[in-house]
Amino acid sequence: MDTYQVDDGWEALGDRTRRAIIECLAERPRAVGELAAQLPVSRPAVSQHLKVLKDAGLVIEHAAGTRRIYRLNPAGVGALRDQLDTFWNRALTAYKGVVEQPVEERT
Amino acid sequence: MDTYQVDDGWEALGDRTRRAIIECLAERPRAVGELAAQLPVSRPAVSQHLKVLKDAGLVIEHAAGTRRIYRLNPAGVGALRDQLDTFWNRALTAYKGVVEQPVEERT
DNA sequence: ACGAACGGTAAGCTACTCCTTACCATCGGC
DNA sequence: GCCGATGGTAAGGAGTAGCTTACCGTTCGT
Repeated sequence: MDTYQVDDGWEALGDRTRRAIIECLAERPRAVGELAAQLPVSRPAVSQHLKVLKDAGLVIEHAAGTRRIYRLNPAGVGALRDQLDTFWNRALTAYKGVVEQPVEERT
Repeated sequence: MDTYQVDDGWEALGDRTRRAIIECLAERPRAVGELAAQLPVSRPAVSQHLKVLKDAGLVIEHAAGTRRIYRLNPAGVGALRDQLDTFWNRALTAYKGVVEQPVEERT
């Protein structure tokens, strides 16, 4: 159940519309049409994005009558979180070694 | 010191080559040529990717002789981590709610 | 001061991503 | 059995992202 390609997860989140979908689903599970109603793209576009997100393991869908309810998949999101956590910790470690000079954060 | 567009961060990580760069930099800071030597793309390509990563606030560079050393920027990576954390927590919460209550409630 | 190392930028091409419209399949209510 | 609602899929096109080669500026060593 972890077997998702984490890479796919990152690529899935690389798209702005898909991130918007993720944010919507973070609030609560929703049907496809409901998502499309709140996004600036057509319903088929949402369908396509949902397919990508599902393949990446970031969302789960289940049928409910004629509708399909999508919601976030904690496992998938958690996998990305863990990987980012690793980068973050290593960055902090490396940062410590160089702290002696006042880094100009931006530009 | 933050004020990075988090969206830019996600889009930056959406590319496979850039993620490879991030992974390299997570190990230790490196120069441009050094990165290019370990990647399947040319040095100019690496330069372009580094520019994107820098604009997104994910890496910091400083000159060292004729070389430019790049390293991860904990602040930028941390910002993404926080946002992903939020999604993750909400996903867990929503998951709980669904398990306890039938989903028919809200559409 | 000259040459070599290092790296950023310009220009151009290929390929892919994302969107739209049109169509079809499925489910539920009457 | 029909009809409306819902949503997945196909086909096609516009825009852009990423790579390469070529070129130029800067810095260090001698």
